[in-house]
Parts: sequence; C-alpha cells; structure tokens
Amino acid sequence: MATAVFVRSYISKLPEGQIFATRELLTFGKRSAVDKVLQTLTLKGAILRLARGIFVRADVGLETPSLEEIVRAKARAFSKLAVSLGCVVAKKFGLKKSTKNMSPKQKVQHKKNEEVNESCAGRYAIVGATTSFETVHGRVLFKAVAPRKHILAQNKVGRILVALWHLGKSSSVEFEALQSMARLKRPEKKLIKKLAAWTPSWLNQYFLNGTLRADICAPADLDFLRRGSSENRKRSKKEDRKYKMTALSTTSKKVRESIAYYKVA
DNA sequence: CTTCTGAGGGTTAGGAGCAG
DNA sequence: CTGCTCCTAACCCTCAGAAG
Repeated sequence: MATAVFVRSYISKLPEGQIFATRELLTFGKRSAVDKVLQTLTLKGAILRLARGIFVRADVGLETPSLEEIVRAKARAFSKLAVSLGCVVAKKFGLKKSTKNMSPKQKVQHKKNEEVNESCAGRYAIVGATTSFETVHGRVLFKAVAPRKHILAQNKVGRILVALWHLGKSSSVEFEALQSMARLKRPEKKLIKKLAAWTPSWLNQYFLNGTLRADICAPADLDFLRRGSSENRKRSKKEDRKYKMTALSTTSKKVRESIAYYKVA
C-alpha cells in the first residue's frame, strides 16, 4: 500500500516534464511493487514510458521529451556519462572514413558498423559495455569506447581529435580547414596541440608540424576538460539556471534533492 | 486496489581472443 | 600494449496472473 502512495506522491510532485527512472523509486518499496505501480499508471495514461525504466508524467499538453533528454535520464539511471561518438562528430564536420586501405575483413566490419549506425536514432560513447535500448524516438546505441576517447569527447576541442581518431591513420584531412570549420580561437588551437599528446602517435604527428613551443605540453590533469573551455562554461551557466528553475518549481524537498544534474556532451 | 510470484526477453559486466 | 569484437553468465525490466 505504502509503495503505491509514495510512488504516486513522488511523481505528482515532480516538475512538469521532469523525466524519472524506475531506479529512483526503489527506495519506496520492493522492485516488483514499484514495477506494478508504474505499469498501472502507464496503462491509465497517467505516465508515459519513454524507454525501458524511463518515464515522464503525462501532463496535459506535454511535449514528448527530446532524445537527448531521454539519453541523459538513462545514463543517469546507470551512473554513466554519454558523450559524442567519434563517427558522429566526424559526420558533423562532413568527414567520412576512407575504406581505400582497409583489408577485406575491415571493410566487412566497417559496413556492418555503418548499418548499425544508420538504424539508430542516436549514438553515444560511454565507458563500460556497449549496449542499446529502444526509446519513443527509436533505438539508441551506447558504444563502449576507451577511457581516453571518452574524456576527450567531453570537450569541444577534444571532440575534434576524437573525430580524427575515428577517421584513422589512412585519412587525409586538411587540419587547417578543419580548425577553421570548427571556429577554433587561438587558445583552443593551442589546446588541441596539447591534447594531441593523449592521442595515438600517428595522430599526434600532424600537430608537430611548424615551430615547436616550450609552453605547449601535455596537460598534467584532464579534469579541466569538463569545465575549461569557454563553450562548456557558457553552457554550464545556462544549464545551471534552467536546472535551478526546474528544481525550485517543485514543493517536495526530496524531489528537489534527487534531481541530479547530468549533461550530455 | 495492492502486493507477490514467476516467466520471458533484454541488458550488463567482464573475460577471451584478435589485430595493429 | 591498446583497442576492439564476440561470447556468456548474471542481472534487470516488464508484464501477466493470482491472492489478499
């Protein structure tokens, strides 16, 4: 009895459009009891199932949450951070992996990957195991990547390196053109050279052209990537404001405290 | 209406093996 | 040595049915 009351009360106090996960409700009772309450509410149309274990209250005039919001909630439920995949960033810049120097086996694998990518509504990189899940917008792929790539992908400048990394050794990319396409400012151009030290040597080599400088060295810690760039600072302030407004619009203290802040880079 | 049980299918973690 | 794919056991999520 208590489980259903707690769950309904929690959901009713959530701000409009706030996505929640089954996992967040497990403090209110046994898994099975929580599941049944959610199933009943879904059937009644009181809540909307967005993906496995991800719901939103079906308020009047509710706009279906975006794919990014669903991804963020799903990642939050599993304590993960979803960032852009190298292939997605590369595509944004209009770059394509060359199949010229690929072995037949690599070509088959490449084709297979392309097919999987095409069938997905969204593709993100995570640290952990590759997985995928259905959402109301279509299938989303969480692809496991090396921790180095994952950290780099959390930063605007780092994402360019991840894209180049994805293209591979055999690609012939005009780095100057790419830098201007990405609209990198002076400090960012300096940063890309610093971060290149964390990429494979074939990629780092491209950034060793020209005059070498003593003040351009590999960063000692990578934590600044998450807060360092002007883009991240600007977005964080804007998102912080939005988050604060959302959190304050609810009357429940527990709900206010439980709305975790995660972002998709 | 709520809770419990159990089935079925999907997801995750982690190890093995391979390629570069 | 690193990064990636594949495989499998364990775990998770959803749903149906039964009982209180």
